[in-house]
Amino acid sequence: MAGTLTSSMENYLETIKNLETDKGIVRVKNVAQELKVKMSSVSGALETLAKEGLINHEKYGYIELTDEGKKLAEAICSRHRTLFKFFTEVLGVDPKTADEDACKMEHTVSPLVLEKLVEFVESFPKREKNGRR
Amino acid sequence: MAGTLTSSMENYLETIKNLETDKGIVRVKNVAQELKVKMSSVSGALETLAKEGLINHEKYGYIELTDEGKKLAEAICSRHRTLFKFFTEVLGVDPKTADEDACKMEHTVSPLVLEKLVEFVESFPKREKNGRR
DNA sequence: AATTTATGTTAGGCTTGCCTAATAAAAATA
DNA sequence: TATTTTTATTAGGCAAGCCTAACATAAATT
Repeated sequence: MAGTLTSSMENYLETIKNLETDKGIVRVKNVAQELKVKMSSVSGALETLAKEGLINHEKYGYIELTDEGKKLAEAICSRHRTLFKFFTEVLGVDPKTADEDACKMEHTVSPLVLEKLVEFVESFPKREKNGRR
Repeated sequence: MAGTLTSSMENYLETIKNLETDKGIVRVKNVAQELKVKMSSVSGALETLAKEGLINHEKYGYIELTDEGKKLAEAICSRHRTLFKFFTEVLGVDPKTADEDACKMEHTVSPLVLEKLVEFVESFPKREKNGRR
């Protein structure tokens, strides 16, 4: 049911997933704080995500991911983690910058590049971690 | 004079630069074809770029980059090349996909990640190129 | 030179995604 | 319970960036 999501909608979905993991319960206010947008913007986005069948949300109620929403959110988070890992472990970038860059690129990286990146990161000797210079 | 450009404007600037290199002369039609947008969209974009002092463009005339426009365009192209090189030479991705991904990520990659990526690509053994498996 | 064709611009419309302000509902507190 | 505070929604506005359609200019052809 979900057509292709915009970067913005992917961000909302990802944020909802992370909040669900962290706090159990997700409210409009939390999403707004996390994404640094106003609550009214969140309300609008939730409508879109609900229409796409990715979340359940009753007026004034909590926000929950549907099964499809969870799957999609997990895919986005996975892209994020891969990029983050590459930036930190391979390139040696600081976590903050790595997170910021991952946050932006996670929406555009192609499946193929992502796949190759996963392979590459997995096989890369983790110098910092295992003590070899 | 140039505030921060949107991804869209960066794409226009980059395209103008590439056309200038390839064909010498740049016209609205060429930019439109290259970016797969309508000429009217190009006209609008040129107005923005001209206001930012990045191009010179008289009505119905050719399009030329200013010195500042050239510098900015070169920076964007450089980001593109670095990403492309990484995707093809390090990850072994096909040129088409590499170019597409570079096209999207060139607008969001941070200076720090870019710098590290340059170092990394430079030092990476070019197996395909030098004949080592 | 007059006409046709190609190229470019302008006007106006649509979508996305943000905002503020006003309103509504829910939760907390007196 | 009545009132205040917090949270959420709705309405309406704005900018970016695309589009189509109508118009204008330039270039090519007859």
